[in-house]
Amino acid sequence: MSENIEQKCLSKGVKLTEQRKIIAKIMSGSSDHPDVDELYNRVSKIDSKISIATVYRTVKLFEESGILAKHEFKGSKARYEELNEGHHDHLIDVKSGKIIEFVDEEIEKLQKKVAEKYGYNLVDHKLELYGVKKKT
Amino acid sequence: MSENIEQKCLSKGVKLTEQRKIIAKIMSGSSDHPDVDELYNRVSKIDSKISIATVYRTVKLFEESGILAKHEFKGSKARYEELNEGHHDHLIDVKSGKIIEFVDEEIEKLQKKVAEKYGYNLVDHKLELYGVKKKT
DNA sequence: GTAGATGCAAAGTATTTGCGACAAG
DNA sequence: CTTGTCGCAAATACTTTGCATCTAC
Repeated sequence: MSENIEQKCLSKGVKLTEQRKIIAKIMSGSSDHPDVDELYNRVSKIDSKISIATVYRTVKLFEESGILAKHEFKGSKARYEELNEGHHDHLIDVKSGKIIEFVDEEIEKLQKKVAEKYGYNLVDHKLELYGVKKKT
Repeated sequence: MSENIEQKCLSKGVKLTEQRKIIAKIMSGSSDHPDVDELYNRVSKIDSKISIATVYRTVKLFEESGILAKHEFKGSKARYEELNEGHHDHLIDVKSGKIIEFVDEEIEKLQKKVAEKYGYNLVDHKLELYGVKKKT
């Protein structure tokens, strides 16, 4: 079982404020990669005094601490998700915006190989597939 | 030999103004994926009266016409490149911002396979590798 | 107690748009 | 001619920041 966000904050020395706890809880309970506005909406329902500036500051802090991942999918605002051990990539339904997470070890290996081929060590990568649902 | 941007405009019914010709020429001569500001700088040297609004309007129009590709690499502004037949992906040097274009048929095939696996037809995809140069 | 966090509103970026003048087809 | 484009400046969208106050540790 992996650490939750609050535990990660503690182990990384990130001060745990009331606002951060709320944001952490919302993100842990969201599997739909919300953008900042949406996150702010959800957070406001729990504490309406929280400001959007705090939400921006917090997602940035969490991202820099390796707690959240930021995604900038084609033509939309930045969206966030909780980061856990298992790395995965995204398949985006272009009609509905729905996101499917997937892992493909073979692609991962090939990416590394490509980087090596050009004399680079792969430090990060981004793979997004955009698709339309097949009629069955 | 593939069509140049001006020819593409004609065949797509895009009106060829003086400004668009200049922007087309600059993009054709740029292999470094400039952002709008940089493109505006280069364009201004040829015609200093051209406005940045026109540059924005033109890259958007060209993108929608399939003449240019827009890239939003991690944490930087949108950058553009001329679109030609050969599809390719990008390896970004995180230190210098330099971009290396590459093609890997095997990865392409696997991407399609992944989409199929989830019941989707792949309509687009984005693969970006971020690397640091290896010391030799 | 103190360093760091928050809320607010103001400032920054990047990009888009309304409008009257102008140019391409 | 007429429709679409241009330049300009104002508007928008998203994100960051200065500052006084407050809070976690």
